[in-house]
Amino acid sequence: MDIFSGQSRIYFMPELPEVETIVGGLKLELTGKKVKEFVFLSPHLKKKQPPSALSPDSYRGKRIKEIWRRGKRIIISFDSHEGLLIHLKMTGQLYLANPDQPVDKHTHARLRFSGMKKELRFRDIRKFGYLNCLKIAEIKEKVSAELGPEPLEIEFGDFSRLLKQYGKKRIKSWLLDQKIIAGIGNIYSDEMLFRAGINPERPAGQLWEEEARKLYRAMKALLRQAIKLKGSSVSNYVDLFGEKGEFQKVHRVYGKEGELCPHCRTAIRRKKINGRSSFFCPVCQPLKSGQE
DNA sequence: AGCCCATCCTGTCCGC
DNA sequence: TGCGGACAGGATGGGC
Repeated sequence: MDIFSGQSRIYFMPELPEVETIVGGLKLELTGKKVKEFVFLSPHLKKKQPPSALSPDSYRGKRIKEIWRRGKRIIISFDSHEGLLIHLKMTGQLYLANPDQPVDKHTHARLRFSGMKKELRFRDIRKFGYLNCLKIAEIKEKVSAELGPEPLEIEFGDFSRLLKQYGKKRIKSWLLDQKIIAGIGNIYSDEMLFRAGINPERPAGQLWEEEARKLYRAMKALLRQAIKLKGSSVSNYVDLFGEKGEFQKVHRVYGKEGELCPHCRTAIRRKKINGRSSFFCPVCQPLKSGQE
């Protein structure tokens, strides 16, 4: 498939459901595989390694033990102390390719495995992403220090407590803050606020109990639905980036400035909130909650 | 505490 | 047709 055909101005911007789908594919394909060769193809990834990083050479002969996701990050552990910590940011991609398929200037790493025809590649047009070679213990530490709870695991009591704790933040930036809750990006935050009928500029701590519950439910339902749609729409994980297939089914406001709200037919508005564009319906998501 | 702005980077789009 | 500038955004870090 051609994921770069430019039908949409929005590239990939993987958030929790996309990363979950990618990880699902990686698990199926790569668990137990032994590294034959691991090389950086451009200086970019090397520059992004922290001082404690391991050399890519030290992965040779090591077997992949586990692959999982935490927030938007992908973690790969090996049968020794090595690990890989990957963040795709906006335009990063992981995909399998035949080694004879040419690499372009945006492909920054390749990973070959014994007895496996295809190789894993890391590609990233805007170079915001990273693939760090670190001890798995260090990755686990880093990730738990930097990320809040998983939105699909958090219970309402904790969700509610966090709303109060960071209550002065506007709810949109509250949702985007990975230290508060991990894995939600600009698209899904707008979509869940729309579903919950909450204006993105409302202070987090000022949501009424009923609104907090609505948001909590919308968050879980939307993320689960997105994961399910992605999981069912792809047979091969190479397909899983971008805006193809079922993804649009969960897209109601994001990127739809000027289009009509599916509930009330008012024009969807776009506004910068904390430097991020936010899309919302001014009628279904009023700035005043209607209870004051 | 939380907002604002700049930074990183490249491709795309708009106006002249 | 071509060029320059604005824009997009996840995360971080400095200033207020």
